[in-house]
Amino acid sequence: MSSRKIRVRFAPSPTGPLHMGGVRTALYNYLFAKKQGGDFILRIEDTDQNRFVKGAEEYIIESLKWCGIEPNEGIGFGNGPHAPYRQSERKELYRKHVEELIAKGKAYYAFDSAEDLDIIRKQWEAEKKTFAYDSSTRLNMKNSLTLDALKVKDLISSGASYVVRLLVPENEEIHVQDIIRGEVNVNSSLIDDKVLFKSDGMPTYHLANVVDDYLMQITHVIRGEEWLPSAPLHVLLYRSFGWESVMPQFAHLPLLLKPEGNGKLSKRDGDRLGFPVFPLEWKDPESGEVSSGYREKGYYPEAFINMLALLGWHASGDKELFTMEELIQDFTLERVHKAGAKFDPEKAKWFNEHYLRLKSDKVLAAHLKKIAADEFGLKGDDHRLKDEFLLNAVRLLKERVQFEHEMAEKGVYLFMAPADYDRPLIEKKWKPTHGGFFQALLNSLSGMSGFSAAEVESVFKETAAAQGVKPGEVLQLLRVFVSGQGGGVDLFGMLSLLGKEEVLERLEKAMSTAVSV
RNA sequence: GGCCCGUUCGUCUAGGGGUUAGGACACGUCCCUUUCACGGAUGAAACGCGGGUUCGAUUCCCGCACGGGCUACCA
Repeated sequence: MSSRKIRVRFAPSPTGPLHMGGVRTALYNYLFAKKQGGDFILRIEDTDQNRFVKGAEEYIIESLKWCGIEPNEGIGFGNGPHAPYRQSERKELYRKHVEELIAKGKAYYAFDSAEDLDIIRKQWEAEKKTFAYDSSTRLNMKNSLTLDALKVKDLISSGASYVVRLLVPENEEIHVQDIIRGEVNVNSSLIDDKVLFKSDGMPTYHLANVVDDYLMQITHVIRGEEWLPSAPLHVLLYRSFGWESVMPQFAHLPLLLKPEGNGKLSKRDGDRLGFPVFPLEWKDPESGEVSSGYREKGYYPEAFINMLALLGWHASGDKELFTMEELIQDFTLERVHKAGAKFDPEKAKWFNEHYLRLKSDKVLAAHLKKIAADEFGLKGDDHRLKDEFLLNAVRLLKERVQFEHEMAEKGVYLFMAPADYDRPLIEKKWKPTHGGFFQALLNSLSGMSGFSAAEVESVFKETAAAQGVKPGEVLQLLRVFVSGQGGGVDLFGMLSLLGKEEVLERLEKAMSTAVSV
């Protein structure tokens, strides 16, 4: 075997927005391929026309782009040698292959209608048995095994609706070698005669998946654990086609679980859990319902990716912060954990905080400028939209936010005078004797020529000393008078940024409205 | 129900026959800071249960329990 070039695929079906579990599967495929210098392809598995959702395909492509997980072949990323990459456009291929299987006696036509099967299932259920279309029942059904050849030909040419089923051999041990889980053994008698080809002329996932992986020379199938139960069936299919020697290796990833409660994370979880499950915001074309996305919530793609990478995988050391390049370097399937992972929204925030700190003040200032314009309505040549002001504001705020938009929430008072004050705090701290101090402070501040943080601080202290007031007594009052709040950015840095005029104005206003001297 | 997979602090995980069972997030305390945050230090916090195997099991094996997945002409 194998001097074959590594080729992996991410094969979502466009039934809605891709959720974070899907993104992680794409990521692991991508990391694995890049590490080995292989190819990563995007294939759209749209064989179920009933579940097609408009915009889903575009959503998948945009999500991968935002995350920096770029396929080198496939829909949306330039076609490669195996186009088309949309299964609905490969119909004839599957028909051809399924006919080959029938000719080899590995598959057969079945004419039982969905309604017939439904009735049988219900009957069995009533007897507390589970019906399976398999070696024990197939000879009682309406198919090319029980009908004579002429009749079959007749039915087909008369346009009767039919499906094609795999003729699963009886009592054969099937071994699936999984990179993450080791060997999984299943007896073929437990597998039913799965439908390979539907009556609407489309293949099922099982057929399309195997045919395409073979045709596209996929070497490794890396997918979610929900596929593990059907992996033996896929092995059987490779065997039936005679492709076992080039069968891809399997790696079934642990599932992403809901943070609280049980079950795998699903698209339906939407925002119910208080955090996004989708990379990008999604508006359902039918209901108009909007689900939030990591991007719109202010997460950086690098934080999102880093967080996702560590959900089910861990490097050999204690390192937790990885760039995409570093992930590619360190990633191995062998180090993927076996158990499902609940993810912690708090840790996701921490990752974002980390990446925010890494941004330059300049980049952050540009975003803050936009926020100031959009949210505070500043415009034109307002000095607060100037680089110098913005850069200083960023320096004051950077260490205390996890998201860029928090700079607006935590820094309002840098841009706007307080509309009101933390009254309870003032009542607690204020003593009538402080009136003299603040009058004196007003005086000495207005006499200043420079207004640096250090200068303001020493003037503040000198004034306090001269008035016989302990700085600590009036410090927080000063803060509330200027910002309205009892906590926040570095006080003297804030005063310096605001500038003399603004500070005096705010102080005077506070003295006349917030306290009775 | 049947089949398959899994189980280390609250969460993500490292580890693996003999360890003080390690790290990160979150949480507590302290230091720094005349605020808050950052930073630093520190603390509490885990091998599901029962049998084996073994001088010794959290680690290997078997049961059980629990959790999850699959069980469609869905992927």
